[in-house]
Amino acid sequence: MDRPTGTGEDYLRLDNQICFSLHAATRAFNGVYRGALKELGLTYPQYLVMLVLWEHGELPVKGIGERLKLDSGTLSPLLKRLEAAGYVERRRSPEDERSVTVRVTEEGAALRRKALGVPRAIAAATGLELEEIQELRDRLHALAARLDAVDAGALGCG
Amino acid sequence: MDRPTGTGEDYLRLDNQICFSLHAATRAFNGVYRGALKELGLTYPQYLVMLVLWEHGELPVKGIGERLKLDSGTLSPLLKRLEAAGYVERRRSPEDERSVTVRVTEEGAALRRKALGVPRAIAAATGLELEEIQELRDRLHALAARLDAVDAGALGCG
DNA sequence: CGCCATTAGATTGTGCACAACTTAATTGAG
DNA sequence: CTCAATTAAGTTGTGCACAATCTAATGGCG
Repeated sequence: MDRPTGTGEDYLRLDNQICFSLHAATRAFNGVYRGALKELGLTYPQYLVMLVLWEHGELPVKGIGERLKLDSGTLSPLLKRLEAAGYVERRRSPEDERSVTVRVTEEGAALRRKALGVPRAIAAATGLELEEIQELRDRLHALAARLDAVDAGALGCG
Repeated sequence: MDRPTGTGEDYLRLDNQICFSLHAATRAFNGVYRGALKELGLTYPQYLVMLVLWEHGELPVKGIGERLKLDSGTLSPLLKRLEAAGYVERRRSPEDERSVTVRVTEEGAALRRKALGVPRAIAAATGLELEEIQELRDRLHALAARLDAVDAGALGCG
């Protein structure tokens, strides 16, 4: 192999690790959630949507998208599946016919009670103390914010 | 709203944050990589596959899957696309006709040289020092390992 | 040798992420 | 008021992740 130069090879190795670790951690989380959410009949992204809806009661599609950073191309079919499952209702807003309001149904509210046990199981699965989880969360949040800014703003230098 | 009990509500909020932060950070990374890899004609998962192939020269599909924790359902079509792009070759192993060996082509090797600049750009985009990146990577690695173990082993207590 | 369990890949089907485009409603400038 | 720009959802197409299933090759055992 070429001798590491400090300009390419070792950076490449390092980057490999951080991005792959993130990728792997996300998929590992997905796997654990998949098991925990199976009996609720939710996928992990559906669970995220239900979390914001449980918190806010009802939101326009756009509002859900802003909170989860997802666009209509992802949300429209996902919400249809949640509606088909009976957990949410969608209806055009009377004030603005362009907007669709998503509301938790009674069945969706009942699901919330069943979901209350999930987070504790997940937290236990991580094997981390609350403080560690919080710290990691804060770092990831800051990292995502930074990356989003760079992505949108086309790379400010340093 | 129900008063937080310490058993459900606040855990739920916390878990929301950690899992969502991870989710959001991964997608933010994907977005930045998407931009950086566009001129190479690679997606981010394709880039990961090329990284392990650049490192090992040639590997069976199974070997790639072990390193990236991906199964044939994901890798088969992805490798076909990489082959169609001319970056890899696939051929049945003569010793074991069940196995398919994936090898980097000359064009794939040339791509590597073009890819050398990518990691530095990504590292810069994170706005983190190398030490911070390493620490975060280690934590995520440990977290993923823990979650994978729990997932496979169906939840040991504690 | 003949047969079955195992193994490696490929295939199929579902769901998510995202880009690009379409449709319909709303807003705003002239 | 009229028409162009904007906005909110939805639709389409590509690619990844993963479960389930299938095919073909291998290996082990009687």
